[in-house]
Amino acid sequence: MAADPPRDRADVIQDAWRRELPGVPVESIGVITRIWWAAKVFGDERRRLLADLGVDVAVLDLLSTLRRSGPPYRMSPSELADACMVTRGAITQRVDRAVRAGVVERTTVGEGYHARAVTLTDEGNALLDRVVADLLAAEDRLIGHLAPERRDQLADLLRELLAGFGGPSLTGQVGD
Amino acid sequence: MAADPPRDRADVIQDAWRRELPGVPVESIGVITRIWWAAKVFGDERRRLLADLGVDVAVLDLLSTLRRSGPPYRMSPSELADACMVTRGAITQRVDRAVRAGVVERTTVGEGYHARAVTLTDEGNALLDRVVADLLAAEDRLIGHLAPERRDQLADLLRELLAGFGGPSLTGQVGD
DNA sequence: TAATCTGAGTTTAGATCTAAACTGGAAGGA
DNA sequence: TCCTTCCAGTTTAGATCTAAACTCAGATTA
Repeated sequence: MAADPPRDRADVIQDAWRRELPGVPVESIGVITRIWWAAKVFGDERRRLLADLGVDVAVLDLLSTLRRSGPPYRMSPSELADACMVTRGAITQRVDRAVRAGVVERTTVGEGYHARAVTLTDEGNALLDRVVADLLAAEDRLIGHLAPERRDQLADLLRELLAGFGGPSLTGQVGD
Repeated sequence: MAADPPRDRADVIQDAWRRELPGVPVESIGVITRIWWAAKVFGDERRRLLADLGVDVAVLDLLSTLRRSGPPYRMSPSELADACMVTRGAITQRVDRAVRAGVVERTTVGEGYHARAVTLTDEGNALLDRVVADLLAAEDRLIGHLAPERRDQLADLLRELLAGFGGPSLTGQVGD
């Protein structure tokens, strides 16, 4: 077995609640609080890096989602909302910004009112080519202190955790 | 060894980027994207539960931080900003709301301009007694599908992950 | 055909955050 | 003493989100 890891702030928070609210189960803090912290670190880091490159995180999320869908890099606003896990209203606003930036176009698929779609422009694709590789490399470095084996263990445990939520709410993501 | 877990959406995203950007390291997605998703699930769940109880998440974060500091449940705005990991400006606004709700008071420690502090009122303490136990119980259920041993493994890996960030930025948290 | 329903997308109001400007007392030096 | 610097806290402007209201075309039903 590995040596006991040094205690961290989450352990302190657990102890504080044990003291303030005796009898209440505090074990979830060890997982949930740490996940929040990690998410905040990743988010701050990504925002900082993209700000240096002059890119808006939310718009990059939109572009990435389109790109990952593969050619012809086109999705409806509703699909984007599901995949990005934000409301349709938020997608409307993101698309507005992205259109102003010239990285997507509002297009149609077939005929009629309900045929609206959003398509990546060549500039959008070029932006992704420029930015995503750097982003992934930076994030790889960010977790580089974890041995590959530990990283895999962590990924597997997180997959198990998420699978248990099972929600159809998890239809897509902010993810890369 | 355990059987291969079923592939999830993060695996799909990894594959999509492997296809769209060959040669770019995509392994970090397995950790980072899943942590974001989990954080979003926890955050949404907490917001929903607290909304039902008529409580503002950000203000509860403030109150919790004060409570965990132990008697006399008093901290300066700067300490709160560090502990809650938001800017001082955000703390000013949170305290404004909390004062309006009657759950904290602006007090002073000793004399002078720089002696400003924020203190939990009896109502604030009572609110925490009412709410936090329910919250922790709900969050315990939320990750209840993970066996205790797996949960400990996850907590340990997350501690290791966070320890590697090492930042003084991690002075406190949103946490419970 | 006409009225109504449905559902996607947009708009709007309001919440909350950050970053940067501002405020005002405290501390230090001439 | 007076001036300057410093620093905590507040204020403000702007960004982005959500929730709910709204819009509009297609589908359904009589």
